[in-house]
Amino acid sequence: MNRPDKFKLDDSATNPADTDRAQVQKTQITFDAPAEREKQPDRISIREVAREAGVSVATVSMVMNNNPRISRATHLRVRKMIERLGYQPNRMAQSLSGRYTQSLAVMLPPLRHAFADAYFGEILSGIADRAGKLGHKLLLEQAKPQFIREGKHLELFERRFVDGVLCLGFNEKHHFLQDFCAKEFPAVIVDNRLSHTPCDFVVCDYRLGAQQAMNCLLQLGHRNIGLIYAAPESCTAREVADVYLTRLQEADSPTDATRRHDGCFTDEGGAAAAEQILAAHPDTTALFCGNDKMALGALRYLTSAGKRVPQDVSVIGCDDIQHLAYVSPSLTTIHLPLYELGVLACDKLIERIRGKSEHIAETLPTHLVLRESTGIVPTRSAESP
Amino acid sequence: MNRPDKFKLDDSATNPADTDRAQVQKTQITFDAPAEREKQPDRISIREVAREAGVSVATVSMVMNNNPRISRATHLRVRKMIERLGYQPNRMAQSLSGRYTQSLAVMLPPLRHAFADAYFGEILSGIADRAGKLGHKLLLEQAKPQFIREGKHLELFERRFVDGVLCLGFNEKHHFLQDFCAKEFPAVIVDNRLSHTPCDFVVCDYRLGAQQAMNCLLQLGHRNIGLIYAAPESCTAREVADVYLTRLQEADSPTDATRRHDGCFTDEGGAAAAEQILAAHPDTTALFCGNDKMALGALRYLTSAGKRVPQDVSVIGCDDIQHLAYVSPSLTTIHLPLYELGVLACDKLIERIRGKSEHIAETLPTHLVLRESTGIVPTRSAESP
DNA sequence: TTAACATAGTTAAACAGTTTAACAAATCGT
DNA sequence: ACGATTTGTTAAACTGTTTAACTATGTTAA
Repeated sequence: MNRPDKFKLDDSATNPADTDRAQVQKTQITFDAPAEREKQPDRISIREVAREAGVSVATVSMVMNNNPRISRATHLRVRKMIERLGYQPNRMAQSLSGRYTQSLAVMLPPLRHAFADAYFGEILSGIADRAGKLGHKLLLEQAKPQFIREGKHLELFERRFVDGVLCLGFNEKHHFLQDFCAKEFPAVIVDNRLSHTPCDFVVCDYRLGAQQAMNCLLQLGHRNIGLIYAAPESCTAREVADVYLTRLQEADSPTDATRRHDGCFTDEGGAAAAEQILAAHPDTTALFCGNDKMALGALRYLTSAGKRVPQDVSVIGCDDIQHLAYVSPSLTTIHLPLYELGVLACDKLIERIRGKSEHIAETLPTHLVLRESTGIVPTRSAESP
Repeated sequence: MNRPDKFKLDDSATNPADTDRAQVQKTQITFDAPAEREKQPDRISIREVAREAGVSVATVSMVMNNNPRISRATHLRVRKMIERLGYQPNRMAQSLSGRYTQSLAVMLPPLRHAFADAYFGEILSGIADRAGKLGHKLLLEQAKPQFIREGKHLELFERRFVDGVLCLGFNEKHHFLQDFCAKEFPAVIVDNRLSHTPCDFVVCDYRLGAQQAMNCLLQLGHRNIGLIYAAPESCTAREVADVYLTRLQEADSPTDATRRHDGCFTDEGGAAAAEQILAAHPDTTALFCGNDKMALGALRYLTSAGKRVPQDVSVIGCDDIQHLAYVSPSLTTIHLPLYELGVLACDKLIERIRGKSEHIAETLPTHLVLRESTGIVPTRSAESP
């Protein structure tokens, strides 16, 4: 059948006027272009194979699935025919019949450049590799406000698009995450954790990462350390801030609130935050940044403000984005195992889908990558030019 | 049914030993954990709706699809029941029964950081927005060698995973593109064109872009212009090189082969290429780079080599990657309408899927974005310090 | 010898929709 | 008042695969 705008109808169905117009169109088309069902003779189904091999469709199905109920002889005979006809099972039919769709959704936040982000990209690489290896397809979704408002994130399960979803770049503020939890749909939050909901998650050890960063700076003699954070509502950001404050207190160092600033995870935000912190506290000798992009921004601001890195101010980032190893000065940073996190998230999600019921809560360790943007604290004499 | 490693079997079926071991496992599991089919009472189907509304399933289906054969009264009554029961059609059943899956695949090249690339990200944004609006889901695939070797790109169609595929970042060298063409599977090559195969494509007007870049440089007085290109086998790269050479010849300017160099689309490649060109031709006053990443690399090399940009050497890029507006000096570049290209590719692909048969060959115009990395050619006196 | 048991395969009923031929009822023209 | 047309609805036949239940055939064990 020729039904050219059927799915368009579905989309605009909320608007009655639209619907009516479309209905008229459809009627006309039905009259103008009479049904011309083109049989695709090339697409062969399990029935063809069964007929040609002289067995029942059930037997062919069992051969496809290596069911031991089928004798070696029959198995081979049917396999040969499958080969010859080039038969490949229709995945839609398999999914309809079976319990699983063998696909997962990846949800990204509604940022303008979510698909071009090195952080997401690295996690996604891990997910894609693993999912591919385990025979799962990947659906890409962006959690735009309208998408959530219309409940499309739940539709993903309710209409059986996917078996599970991986959520990247979300935090407590994103209430839709709880919907998955409430309906017991398999979902894993990647690189964050929700404090009041028992959602499944895999996360980098941000507490450890912050310790490593602070260790590094304190050992180099820094005491006046600024913090450029982002998404303060998220658990991981709170942990970083917590470690930052604790370590400063232990070192009898200043912890004024004006020494920390939100950098919104962006380059420009990082630059602006650095400016604010340096303006309020010219004695700052080191900046600890919540991600590499903000660190890059800070670096840019410092350079443009005539401060030398690391001679005047040290900068340490977090993420270990590939190409920041090559900027000048190259960035000291906390390496997050993002690829591995993606792999792990995928593994755990699939386990959960297959029926494992334990709560997923995995943490992966970070490590320090020492490069050029950090150095020993400037001596007091050199401090006032 | 509990069939935990069924799909694992599928994967490893090529290895007989593996298969045997798995068969044993499967048998054991079947015995150990007897079938425990949990009925999901919440999931309601079209049949429930029909029963509750006192009509046939056909009527409900027709209501869902706004078929005008159904009277206003029945339509409303059934809609109400659909609403009340929260019925949502199972997409797998729809796809099996209908002609379309309402999903598209996006194929990316097998680069390590394909998912984190600003160029792909921008196109992908356009695709995702458009596909979402038209009710299509997006499958993400990476064209790894093994993937192609196993024919998984054709499986995408043959097993009815998707209705069409969008190919990003490929060129003539990627022979699998022709497979789509040969089998008449709907596929659109995005931002490139194949010279000897009538594959569908949408592309930026690289010839125009190159004209704009060369105009800019020539008007600023530059005559000794280097070219950093990439993927010389691709049509678009050849067009750029062609325009570059033609314009230089018209201006009686040097066109030595050593004034152009492959930068592999990467930051580091761009830096290395710049170094090569400057070494061979210290008189070079401008570099035209095939993309922004290579331009950034060139910028970095020039700065590190003590050349000032744009006072000593001008640099012009191509792509107009967002955050390069903020580097210092900010990058003059050719803006490619990548988002719009994604939208267009999606539109055209869906038209093709719905039966339109004209060859797809669309070109979108580019424009110059003048920023700080280009300037007037240095005077001869200043040329030799 | 017969009941009990594997083995290897078949049948038919799911899965959840869409499509269409057929039919009944209402409207219309003569 | 009767046949023709229009309108609304339905039953049945698809889509392609899986699987529970069943059958036929040969082996053993009592």
